Amino acid sequence: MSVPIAVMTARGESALVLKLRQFVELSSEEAAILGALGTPRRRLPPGETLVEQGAGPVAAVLLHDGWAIRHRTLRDGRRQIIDFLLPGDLCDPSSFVTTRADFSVTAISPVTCASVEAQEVLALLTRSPRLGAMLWWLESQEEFVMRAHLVAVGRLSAYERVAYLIWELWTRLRAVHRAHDHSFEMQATQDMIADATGLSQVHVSRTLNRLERAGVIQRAERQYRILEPAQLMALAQVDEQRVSSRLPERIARLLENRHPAGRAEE
Amino acid sequence: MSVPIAVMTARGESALVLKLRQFVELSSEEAAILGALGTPRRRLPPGETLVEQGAGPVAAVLLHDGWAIRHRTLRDGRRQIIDFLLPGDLCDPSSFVTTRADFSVTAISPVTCASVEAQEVLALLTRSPRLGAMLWWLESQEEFVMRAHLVAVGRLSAYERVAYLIWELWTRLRAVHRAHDHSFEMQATQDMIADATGLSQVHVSRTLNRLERAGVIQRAERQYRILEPAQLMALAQVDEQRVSSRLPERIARLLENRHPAGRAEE
DNA sequence: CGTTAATTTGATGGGTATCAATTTTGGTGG
DNA sequence: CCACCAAAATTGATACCCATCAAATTAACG
Repeated sequence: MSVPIAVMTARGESALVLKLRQFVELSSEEAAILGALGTPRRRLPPGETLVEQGAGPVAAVLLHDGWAIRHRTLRDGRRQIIDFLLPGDLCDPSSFVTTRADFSVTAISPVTCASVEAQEVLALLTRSPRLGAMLWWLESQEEFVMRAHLVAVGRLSAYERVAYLIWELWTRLRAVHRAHDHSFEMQATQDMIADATGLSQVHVSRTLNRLERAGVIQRAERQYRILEPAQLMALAQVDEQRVSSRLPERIARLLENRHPAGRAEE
Repeated sequence: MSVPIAVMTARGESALVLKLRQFVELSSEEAAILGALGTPRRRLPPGETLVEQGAGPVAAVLLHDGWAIRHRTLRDGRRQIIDFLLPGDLCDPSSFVTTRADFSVTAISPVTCASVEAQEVLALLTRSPRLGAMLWWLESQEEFVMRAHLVAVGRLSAYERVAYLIWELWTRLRAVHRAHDHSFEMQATQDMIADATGLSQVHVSRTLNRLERAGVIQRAERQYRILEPAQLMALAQVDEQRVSSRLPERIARLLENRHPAGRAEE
């Protein structure tokens, strides 16, 4: 099985594959299968809706490149951004058990993305438990991020929350080679940062300026540069532990044994 | 295959089975397998830790009866409750891809619970895709709840947030027959409600009193009674849609076809 | 180079936190 | 069953973080 040309972006390897490699070794066959996931690709401009709150049934969204937000809007217009979707993110891999979305997904930069339908996910699951485990890992990463986000919104001060968000985005972008030199291109407006952190746009502006005056970060155009990673991490209240979230060897071995399928009866 | 005696609680059917039945029909064989999940059971008093933040590797926790909280504590003592675990909840079914927990789980009432180890989950997955889908559904429900929680903490006022939490607990308890007559037994102290909603305990007290004076709820001992469900829902900003989250027929049929296992090669 | 979106800055008010008692509740043992 | 004690909830006073309103300034984009 050869690797489809379309898998490669201008930047190199598929972001999904990059993301998964921090978790587990991929055989070239596995990389090929995962690289072929989410074709055909669509290119969409910022502002375009990928998933509409209330619509259904929904497919998972695989983001190859660009940024999107997953958000929910209340009747009176208040909005909460659930999370940012970055290259390599598979949004809601368990969408196949859902009848309608309780959130929207909107591109906030030009994106390359694709829908991953239920049968594609199920085919992967039955084909190889190891690939199935990778989808579960993607989902559990999504949850990990959401939990951290919830802690930030619920218990951190404005200053800490904004620091947290910058740290999170920076960390995730590095994993898919979208950050260089302690800096990355911020695609979110202050309005979006506000809706993600539960603050007002005005206060986000003040807070970013405060972080800059304190010498923690530096901004120019849309480039954010992290001057003091240690300080940022301390503010964000993160303990470095995500990096160590590799597939446990114990489990990897369990998954090797029963390669294509399991036993029928006990 | 006969149904193990231990599956039945004093209250009737296993809470997990009750919870799943709102989503999909269960054959008696499936109910038996799921009922046998999470044995042996342990009984633990309130305050006991089921999962320790930072420890690993971790097994999923199946709560048969009682309440627990999933929470994270910062170095300076601030705490955020991620969610409440109620009877029938399987906390972190994807724990088998994780090396260490980023949260703790603590009983807040006398509980009956069990650990579900990685191989148990994997065995279920390979045995029947349909049972696997149910685990995914449990996980996606967990995410659904967390998203709603995040929206509440990020964008609702204190008054609305507390209303939201009461509504959520009430709704989930009804699903597993732990609520009667528009009322339920609240196991969370105001301190916990505060840590779940991102408020202070003092303000939670004031807010509950305000809800009571407004005639929305009524409290006596630990019983919370919902006097105005419509008003509570409106405050909580929920659109009734979760009930409709049944396994789509389309998917159910896909899952029937490939019963015990899938094909090896395409 | 114009036009709109995004950001910055200032002034003011309000929703919650915090501090500090006091009262009530619930569990426990006599 | 009641007395006792610790935990939980209530109440009041004060302070402050952040929202809101309103303009002005800067950046982005065709």
